[in-house]
Amino acid sequence: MEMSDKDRQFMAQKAEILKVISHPVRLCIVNGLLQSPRCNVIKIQDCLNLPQSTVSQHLTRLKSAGIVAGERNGTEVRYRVINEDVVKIINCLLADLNSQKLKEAGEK
Amino acid sequence: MEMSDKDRQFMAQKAEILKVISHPVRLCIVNGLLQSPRCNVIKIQDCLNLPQSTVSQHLTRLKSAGIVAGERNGTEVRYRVINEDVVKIINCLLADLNSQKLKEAGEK
DNA sequence: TTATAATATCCAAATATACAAATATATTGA
DNA sequence: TCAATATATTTGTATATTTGGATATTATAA
Repeated sequence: MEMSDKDRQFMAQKAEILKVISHPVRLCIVNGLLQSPRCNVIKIQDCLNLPQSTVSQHLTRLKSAGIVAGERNGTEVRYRVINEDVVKIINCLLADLNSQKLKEAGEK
Repeated sequence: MEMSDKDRQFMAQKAEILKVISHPVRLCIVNGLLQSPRCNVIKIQDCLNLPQSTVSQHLTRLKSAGIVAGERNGTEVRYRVINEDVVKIINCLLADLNSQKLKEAGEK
């Protein structure tokens, strides 16, 4: 049984979302934004220790895929995750990591 | 707050899994294997309508990432999904598509 | 042993991606 | 208006990925 064009297109869209979050830096950005929403770019840079242009380019990629959205506040732009599929994926993929981090933070 | 090397490594591993399933053909293969387990390569080829070498190479990629495993049965090899993260991701990403397909099948 | 079927591997060409330095833009405050 | 800050875009280079034809391998059956 062949796949329909519609199904193929649906799969291609979902694959595109996966592709965009499948880069280590972008995965970190998205997870970071879910843990502490409305970060600005500088905070993200500090966290990842990467050149500004590199971070900005990854954010642009995430933005144009409809995964994050930015909101200007004066000179800074704060980002947040706006894609529900991505929220779900991060939750099941990184649940262990994040709950462990929470526990560690509580112990201090 | 900087990330630890261990966290970075963890993220890189998860990102790698995402990258491998983020190709439309590979996403179709994995979803197909979850819907009808133990397909052989020919069935997958027919379903996707692609040259044999292309399908085989995608399967190799999935295999070496630990996402699927193949079992020989005579001349044919049957594949199945062996990665739990991937099962979870497909379930939340493609739940709509698959449940709709089930409904359609029931109506015929 | 030979023919056939199913699958895997090799290869080259086309295409896409990642990176960071340099530069541009936008916003605010002096 | 000018300087400073935060962010975005451009650009060149290096690297990785995808593709499918050709070829190799593996297993079975005659």
